[in-house]
Amino acid sequence: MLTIGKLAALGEVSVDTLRYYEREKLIEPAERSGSGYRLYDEDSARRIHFIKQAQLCGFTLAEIRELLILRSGDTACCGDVRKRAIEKKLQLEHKIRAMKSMSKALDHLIADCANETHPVEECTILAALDQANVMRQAH
Amino acid sequence: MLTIGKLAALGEVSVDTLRYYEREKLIEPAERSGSGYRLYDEDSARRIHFIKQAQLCGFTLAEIRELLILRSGDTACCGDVRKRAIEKKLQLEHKIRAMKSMSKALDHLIADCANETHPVEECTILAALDQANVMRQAH
DNA sequence: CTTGACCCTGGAGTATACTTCAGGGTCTAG
DNA sequence: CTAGACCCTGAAGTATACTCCAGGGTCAAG
Repeated sequence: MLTIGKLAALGEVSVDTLRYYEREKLIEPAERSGSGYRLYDEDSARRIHFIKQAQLCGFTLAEIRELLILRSGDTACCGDVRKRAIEKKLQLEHKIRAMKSMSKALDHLIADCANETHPVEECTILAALDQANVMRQAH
Repeated sequence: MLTIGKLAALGEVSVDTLRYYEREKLIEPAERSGSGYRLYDEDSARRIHFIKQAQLCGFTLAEIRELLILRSGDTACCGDVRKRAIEKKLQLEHKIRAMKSMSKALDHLIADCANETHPVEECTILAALDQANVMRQAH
């Protein structure tokens, strides 16, 4: 059995994070010691690893909570998980497209502004933000 | 002179947003009516347009506040603005790379999971999140 | 038996960009 | 002159994922 500090070290998260995850119903200690200390087993360590991996895939904690419920339930099938993964991928791609068009808009602004020593009144970047529709080719 | 409602309609933002921007020192009414109503001129409309364009480029309100100060100050030169634009582009590209690797990680998970009707115990997505390091090829 | 590391709880703070609310004045058309 | 649309302020709520704090108990080493 691991105390919260040991588990935190093992999972490379802070003890505050673990207590936060508990409030958020993502993990739970296997039991409590006589003095009220949280005691975890290795399953908790796996759970934390799972959470971190899912975060790296862009899932929010709320979504991860659902995945964890699916994982421990027996009514769900793999298709449910797959559906969530595909949906998340679509979300990610949407965000990536939006950010790419932001990046492209900045490219144009930066390229148009050749002379760095112009006073701000002549700054083409500011002028463009002022007058134009930066996202003309994006949305 | 425009009341806050007119300006909001013109700028396609809510009146609450305008009052929020005022608290955040992004806009200010040109004057107040006798009864305390905010009264704006067309410069305010241009300012709101500027804010929206900059947001579309990925700038935060705090950064936009700085751009607005640069714009109205006379000590800054175009290079200052350009520097911020380039920095923002780098930030965007960093985020895009991170999200692309998330997306790629999800691709692998989704591809590995062919059979949708497997029970969750056999779900390769969950197994992968559990055991593997999803970002092995990313970071 | 004391000291320092560790644990507990409940609550507040952080950043971002707003939205919503309560309670109350103002303006304009009919 | 009244109804309805509009305006005001200050404060609190929303979502996300934590972090930090105060005040206090527990545990192991020396």
